[in-house]
Amino acid sequence: MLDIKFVRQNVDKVQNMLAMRGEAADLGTFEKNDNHRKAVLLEIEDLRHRRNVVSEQIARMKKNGIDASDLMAEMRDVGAKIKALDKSLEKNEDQIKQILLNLPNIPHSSVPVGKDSTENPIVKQVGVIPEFDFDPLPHWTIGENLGILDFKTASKITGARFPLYLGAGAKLERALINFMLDIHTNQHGYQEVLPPFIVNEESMTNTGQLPKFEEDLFKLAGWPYFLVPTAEVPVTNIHKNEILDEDALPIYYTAYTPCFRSEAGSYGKDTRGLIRQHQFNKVELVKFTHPKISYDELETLLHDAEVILKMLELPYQVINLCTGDLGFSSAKTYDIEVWLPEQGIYREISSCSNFEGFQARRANIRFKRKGKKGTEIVHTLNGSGLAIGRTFAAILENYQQKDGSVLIPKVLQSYMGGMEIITP
RNA sequence: GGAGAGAUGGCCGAGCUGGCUGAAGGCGCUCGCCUGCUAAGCGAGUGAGGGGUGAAAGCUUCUCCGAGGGUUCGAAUCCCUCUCUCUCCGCCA
Repeated sequence: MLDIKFVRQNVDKVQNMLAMRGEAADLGTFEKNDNHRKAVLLEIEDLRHRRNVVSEQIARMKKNGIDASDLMAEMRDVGAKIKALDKSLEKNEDQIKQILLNLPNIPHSSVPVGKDSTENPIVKQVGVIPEFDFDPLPHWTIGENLGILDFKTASKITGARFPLYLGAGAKLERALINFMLDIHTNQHGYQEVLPPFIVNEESMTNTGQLPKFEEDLFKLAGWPYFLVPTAEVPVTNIHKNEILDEDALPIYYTAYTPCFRSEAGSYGKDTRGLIRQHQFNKVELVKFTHPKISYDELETLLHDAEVILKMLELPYQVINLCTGDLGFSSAKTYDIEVWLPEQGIYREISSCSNFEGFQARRANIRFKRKGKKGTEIVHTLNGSGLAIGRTFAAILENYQQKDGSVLIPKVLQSYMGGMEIITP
């Protein structure tokens, strides 16, 4: 959510910035409602003031045995009037809130202007793309041949777009989770948390999934609860409605959770393999920082995610999402894309974003500056570190051998009980 | 599922026979003093959000004691609903 005061004072600016995102937001309704709100508020406050003063007077009169029934009668009317105005104010404020909740974040000045994903500049490319003296296979074929992936059985259990890992595959998935958590906690200073995998509407609203993107979520029948689409949601809400100590910042958390996404509207896309599933595992990085340093923190967040790919020796590139491709809540996002040899393209494996105060304002996460009164909104950031399923796919494809076996990256071997290769 | 207790400021904790209580007291924090250093001690200050006015400091006003509703001239205090936490019983991973 944008700061209402900022929007009020920069209507044109906000409108222009949103246009760069390809959003044709009409702020006319906002202005109209906002002006009306102010007028009503003034009137209500006036009446309330009068009621407060007179009530005190009544108390004094009664104490002295003076009859106050005239004033009491008058205040009865004032009370009714306040109640009526309050109702109208409430409706008014609801409308304003709805408008604000549906406005996306404003892109940071360092975000390139562009219309869509074809205009995202490449920041860097890292690692050596493997050469094969045979035609590399897609990861689902490799996995099925090795007996470590079985989508057919998964669809029997549930339906399309669910994975079933078996044997060394299940173990490799678990190894990746443990490896990533270990690196982030031991080397990058994150605190490990294991949050609920089901969250309420308020938490979803705070991080920006609601109210606009409900169709992307799985909702529990009969409950106002949702399955988490990313650990970002539960972890960011750890500090909802809190005033943090300035000294406590920055706060780093890392969390493993499964992620559940409806993938509405992606029919026909990535129909095979692990790339687009309704359920996948992910290790997430979340930061709460002082506004002054949040862009430095974005760079280190990106670094922390990159380390994982480097250690796994997977080639990747980093792109800077342009204004037209930026997520709803984000002010700036780097995507890390891993090399998939069979398709010969880079695919997103991590998304590292600075939300500035957009989520923190919704979630009411503030901090207090030492020696200063008042509070300020913290900045929140998060990034995948990394998506496990896609990492699994990348390992299978990049480490595949001519005979159909797959080598296990060196850093994972100790997590696999010393296993160096997966053979049929 | 059954029975009970509770939810107050950054934290702990009074108030809950309705009326200068936005809230005692303590801790913490900030500033000052004091003391070889540290600790202790002394003094002062210290909730959040919004509106009006002002260049600003400030002044002024409204709201907020889990959430929502009700009673009343007036509610942290009374009534109703909901949520959450805790204790006991039952059941169960």
